[in-house]
Amino acid sequence: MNKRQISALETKQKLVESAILLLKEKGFEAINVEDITKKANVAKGTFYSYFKRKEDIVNEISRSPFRELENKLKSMKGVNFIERISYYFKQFMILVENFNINICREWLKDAINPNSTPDNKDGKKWFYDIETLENILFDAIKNGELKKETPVDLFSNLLISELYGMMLSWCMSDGAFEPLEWTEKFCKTQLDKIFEPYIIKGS
Amino acid sequence: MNKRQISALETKQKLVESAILLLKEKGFEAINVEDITKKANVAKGTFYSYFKRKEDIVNEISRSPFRELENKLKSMKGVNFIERISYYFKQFMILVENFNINICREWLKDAINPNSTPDNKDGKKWFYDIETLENILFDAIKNGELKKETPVDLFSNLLISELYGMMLSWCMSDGAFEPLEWTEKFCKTQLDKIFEPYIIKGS
Amino acid sequence: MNKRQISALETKQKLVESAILLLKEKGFEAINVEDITKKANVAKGTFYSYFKRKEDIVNEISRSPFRELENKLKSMKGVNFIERISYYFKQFMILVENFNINICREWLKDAINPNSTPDNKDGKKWFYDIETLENILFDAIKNGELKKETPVDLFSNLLISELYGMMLSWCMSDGAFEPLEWTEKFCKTQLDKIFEPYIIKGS
Amino acid sequence: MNKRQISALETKQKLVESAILLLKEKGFEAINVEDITKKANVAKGTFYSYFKRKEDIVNEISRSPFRELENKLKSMKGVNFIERISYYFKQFMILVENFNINICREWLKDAINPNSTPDNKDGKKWFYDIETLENILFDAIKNGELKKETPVDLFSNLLISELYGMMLSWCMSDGAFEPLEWTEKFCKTQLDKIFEPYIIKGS
DNA sequence: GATGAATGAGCATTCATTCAT
DNA sequence: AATGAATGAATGCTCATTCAT
Repeated sequence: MNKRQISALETKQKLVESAILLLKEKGFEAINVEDITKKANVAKGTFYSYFKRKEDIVNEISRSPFRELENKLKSMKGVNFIERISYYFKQFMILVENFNINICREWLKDAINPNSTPDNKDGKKWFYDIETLENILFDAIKNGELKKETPVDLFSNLLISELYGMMLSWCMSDGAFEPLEWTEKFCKTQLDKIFEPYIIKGS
Repeated sequence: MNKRQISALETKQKLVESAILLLKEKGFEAINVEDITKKANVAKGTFYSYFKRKEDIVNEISRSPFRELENKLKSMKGVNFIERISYYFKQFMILVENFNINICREWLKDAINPNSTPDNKDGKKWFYDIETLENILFDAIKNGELKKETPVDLFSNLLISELYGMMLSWCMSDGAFEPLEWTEKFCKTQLDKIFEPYIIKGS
Repeated sequence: MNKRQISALETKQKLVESAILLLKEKGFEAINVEDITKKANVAKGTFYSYFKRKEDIVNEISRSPFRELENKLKSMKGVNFIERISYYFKQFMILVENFNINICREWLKDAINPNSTPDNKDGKKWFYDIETLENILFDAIKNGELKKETPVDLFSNLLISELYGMMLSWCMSDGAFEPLEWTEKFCKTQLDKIFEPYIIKGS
Repeated sequence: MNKRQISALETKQKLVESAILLLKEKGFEAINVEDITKKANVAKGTFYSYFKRKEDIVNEISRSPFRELENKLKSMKGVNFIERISYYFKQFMILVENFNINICREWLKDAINPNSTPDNKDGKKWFYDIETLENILFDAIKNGELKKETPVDLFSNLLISELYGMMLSWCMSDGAFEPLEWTEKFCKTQLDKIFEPYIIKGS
């Protein structure tokens, strides 16, 4: 990477960081592109060198930390699937808590909205969240932990609904509890019960 | 009520009905005040004789049908609280399904948002939903069905989270399942388990 | 018409007049909606109470004086068609000269552009110009001045091309000659020759 | 020419060719500098090594093929001027048709516009077109084909108006006829009549 | 000569809300 | 109560052009 590419990366980083700060403070609707660029000390147009649309920066912000998590999960292929899901859920909630409630609200709004325009398909964070879970379950089937007839699709949706439901409660209560705690409790007490009929014993 | 008052009520009703139709079809963001007044065959300004802000009409729409439900529940004071809750949940979901998914999305967005403007305190539909549940539980304590130490607040929140979580799943799946069915199942299989430790046997 | 309607009409008139002044001075591309509203002493949004799009005001400006001309022509149904066309051409060019060269440039640009979007069909001034000529020719056929087999369509297009060609020359020369003069000469010396084969003698 | 100069020429050529393709497809307004450079596989900035402004490339495109035609005409000094003009008109229209209607529209728009920016004096394609015709007529006077008092200026303008009028009709009809055909007909039937009073018989 | 990151002016349009009638 | 004309803030996005490397 030459100097210019580094400097470009830095500019993008500045934009992302400014956007995170503003997003945490005010939420997506309440800020405009100029707010972001001003905070990043670049010109308005520069924003559009890095993001095609205003909303794209939220995707960037929302996705990249979770991509790391996805990678980490991939490296855990040998691990028992209940543990992997528990790990995912906990890490997910740690990220949620770190990101702060306003960004969480954006994710929820995005999830609530009807499926976006065709050229914006990769907007939905939760599509990727479901994918991550599906992968864990498929691995579990391959590894002989779960029966082949396990309804992967159904379970992925169910668990994601659980996650997002928890986020919804969090936002509704305006951050009154620790979602991480609830999540840990849920994982410990519910996860195995949910999968029970499909678990291959003695594996 | 004199003629003028009746005619005013009719105008308001026309506005509400027009708004429901449009809301079902397009959602709140996609319609404007003029759309509503045009459909209701009144002038734009007339809207502001009945609603202080555009969003107030959504509150009106969201609240009035549930008020009936609240009244009905009040008349069921003698009934077993599990049945009352079940009844509430089912009727709630019937209303949700009738209102259609777009209005449901508005309720969720409203629930997600941080407490609205100071002069709009009565906006949040779900505040009232919680209240309704709290009342049922308090009655149950009075009636000797539930122990005095029952954490009413916690349970109300929990159950409302369940309801709203179901609505969220419904919207995320873009209406792929019947929330009413799920609700009935939930009531039948879960409700008594949840309250079990606080139920006074033999009551 | 009540007071409010009159005042509304006045506002529209102010907008039109301001637009004409600016158009004459700078041309359409060089002015923006705010220029127009400022000159008319109204708010920017007021423009959109009267015109759906910025370009619509040009249509209004371009069409209304020609509508008068069309009406006048309708009242000349008994008159010999060569005279009617001559009259039309001359009046047309008088309007062109009065309007000034910059507005003329807009008409030409509009004519050059490929057929506009479907919801903008009535934009093209020259569609109406052709129609006017067609009507004159159809009348001439009805009146027995022209043979039934006269290719109305072809002639209308031809004559309009002549008119617009003249306007083009005028703009290219930056107003170096009097289009009205040329037009009169053209009408006197060419018109009858063009129609000669289709004229019913002795009519 | 050294390697560098050759490579530079090639780059320019790539830019011109890309621009022609895009212009044909979409027209000047609908494309931007980046479209051109991307198609030419060079960086955006490179464009400005060869053209001072975006519009300059249209001049380049418009002028160079006609320069060849001018040269060819110069080599025809001995030929009868009616034939030379006919030849010019036909070749002109062949180029017009080849270039396609969108580029033709640009020429017209350019011709319509008032004299461009001061530092863009050489922009107007039609200035050169008139010059070409003037040269033919001056040659004809020198050759004793036309009288000395022939109003060269007037005729040049007249004929160019004819050419551009034809182009205008073509664009207005959205390419509904063959301008070349019309031109040939015009040359055959009209040219000699137009010059008749100034032709020196027996030449 | 080539690059491509950065610039920042420029603008149409929407729409909730007000208020004089 | 009803009207509807007027308001004006608010904003995403494009793109020709520059210039440091």
